[in-house]
Amino acid sequence: MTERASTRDHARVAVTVDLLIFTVRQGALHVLLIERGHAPFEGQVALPGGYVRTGEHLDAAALRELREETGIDGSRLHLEQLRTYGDPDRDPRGRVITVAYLALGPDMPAAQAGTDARHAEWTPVKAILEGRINLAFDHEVILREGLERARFQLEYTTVAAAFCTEPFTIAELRHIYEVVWGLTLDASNFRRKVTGAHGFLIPTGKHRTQEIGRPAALYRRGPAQLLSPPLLRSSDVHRSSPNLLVLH
Amino acid sequence: MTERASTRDHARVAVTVDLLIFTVRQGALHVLLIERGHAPFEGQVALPGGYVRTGEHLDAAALRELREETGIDGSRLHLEQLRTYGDPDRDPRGRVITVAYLALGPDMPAAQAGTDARHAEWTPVKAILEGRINLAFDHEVILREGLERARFQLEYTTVAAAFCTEPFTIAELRHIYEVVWGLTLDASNFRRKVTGAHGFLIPTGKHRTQEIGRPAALYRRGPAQLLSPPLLRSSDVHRSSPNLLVLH
DNA sequence: CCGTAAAAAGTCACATTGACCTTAACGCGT
DNA sequence: ACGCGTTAAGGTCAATGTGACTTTTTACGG
Repeated sequence: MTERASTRDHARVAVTVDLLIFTVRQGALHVLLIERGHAPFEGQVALPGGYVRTGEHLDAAALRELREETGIDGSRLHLEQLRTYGDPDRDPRGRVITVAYLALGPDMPAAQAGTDARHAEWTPVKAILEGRINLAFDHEVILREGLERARFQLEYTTVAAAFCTEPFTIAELRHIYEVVWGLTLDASNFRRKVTGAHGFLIPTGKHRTQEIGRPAALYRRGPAQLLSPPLLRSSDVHRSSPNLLVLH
Repeated sequence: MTERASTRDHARVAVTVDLLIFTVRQGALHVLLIERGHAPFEGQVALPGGYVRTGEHLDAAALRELREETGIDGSRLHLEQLRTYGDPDRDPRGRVITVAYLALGPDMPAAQAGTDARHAEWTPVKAILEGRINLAFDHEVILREGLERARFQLEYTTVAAAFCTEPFTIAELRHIYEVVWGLTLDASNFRRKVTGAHGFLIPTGKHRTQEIGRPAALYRRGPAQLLSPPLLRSSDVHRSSPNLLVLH
C-alpha cells in the first residue's frame, strides 16, 4: 500500500470478522447462526462474528469469535478467508467492514450458547435460500457466496473430507458431495475416483460394521489439498452465478 | 457480524486497497509497481494502492487508485478481490489492513506516471520471485498468492482472455497460458480444447495476416466465466503451495 | 445356512486426451 | 507462375478416463 500525501480523507473504520460455518447433518447442509441480543437487528439471526481487537490478527480474531460465540474449537475445522465486505452502508451504526471466513466442519457436538446470552444454533441452509429466514446485515449475500465457493471447492479440492469425522467411510464422503451439490452420485464410480485421486484418502485398514450390510473400509484425510484429477460435476450443471472458488 | 457488549477493545483501523496488476508483455509476465515517494519504504517499489476514503466502496477505491496511480481505466481489465491482509505488524505506521485486488489485463499503453510524482512501471514477475527486487510491506506475499491464484484460474475459468486485446488469435491466447504457467502447450490440442469449450471464444469471422504464414482467425471473449471442461495442466504439475483459486 | 443389504469390484461402450501428422493459406524470392 | 518457408488449422490413433450398469463379497439376523 501507499500513503497519499495529498488527501487526508482516509477513514478509520471498525473491522469485524464474520464466520460462515457449514456442516452436514441429518442429510442437509446447515449453517451456524446466532440470535442477536442487541440493536441493530435485535432478535434477528446473523452469522457469528465480532470486532477485531487492537493488535489482533484477522485469523486469530476469527478463531476467538468462533470459540467465544459457539464453543467450537477451530482446530477441528477447515477455516479460510472468504471475502471482505465493505459497502459503506452495510452497517447502520456507521462504517464497519467485515472480513468473512468460510469454515467447513463435521457435525459438531451441538453448538453451545456463547459467552453472551445469545444462543447459537444449526439452521438448514435451504430455509435461508428460500426466504423463510432473513439474516441481519448483508449476511445472506455472504452465505450465498460462501455456498457457491464450497460447491466449487468440492470439485477441485479435498475439502469435502473436512465435513467428515475421522475415520470415515467412502459412503459418508459421497454423502457430503450429494448434500452440498444437491444431486445423487453413482456409488461405484465415486469410489473409483476418490480412491484413485492421489493423496486424497488414506486407508486405515480398519472397517466399520453397521447394523446391516458389508462393513465399510475406514479412511483418514490424505495430505493432498488439490484433487487431481478433479471430481467434476456432470458437465453442464446449472451454475447460477459463477462466483467464488478459492483453494486454500 | 455482531457487536460485543462486553469488550470495548475494538480498534478503528486504517484500510487501504492494494492492486496486483498482471499483464503479459514481451513473452513474460509483468506486474505494475510504483516507486514510493515517502517513508516508510521510501524509494522502494511497492504495489499501487492507497487509503479507502470515508463512505467509499472497496471496489470503488480500487478503481480510483488504479486510475490515479497508474492512469489505467479499470473497465478494460478483469478486477477481483484477492484477500485481506491484516497482520497487526504489517505496516510500521500502525494498524493498517489492506484489501488486495487482483487485476488481469492486456499489455497496457505504457503505464503513465501517477498523479503523484512517483512513476509506475511494468516489472517482470520473475525478478521479484528470484529476489532481485524487494517489495515494500508484505507485498511480495500478496504477489505470490495472486500469482498462484491467476495460475489456477487459467485452468478453470476464462480469465486468460482478459490478458488479450480483442480481437485476438488462438495463438495469442495460448501464449498467455504458456507464459503464466511457464510451459509449452501443443498448439493443435490447445485449439481443440478452447474452441470446444462452450462460450469461451466467439469467432469474428475475420482473420489477421501476419508477416509470414497462414492468416489466423480472430476471436472475441465469449460469455462463459467457467471453463467447461477445464483446461487442465498436465496431471502432476508441481503445485508449490496450493493457495488461492477464486472464480469471479 | 439362507435371505437381505450394503460395500466393493468388475464390465463395457463411449468420450476425451496427448502425441503426432497432414493439409491450408498466406508472403516472398526467383 | 511456382515453389519455399512459415504459421494456422484440421485429422489420426492409441491410450486413458468416464458413465451406466452388473456381479461378487461380507457382514447380520433369523
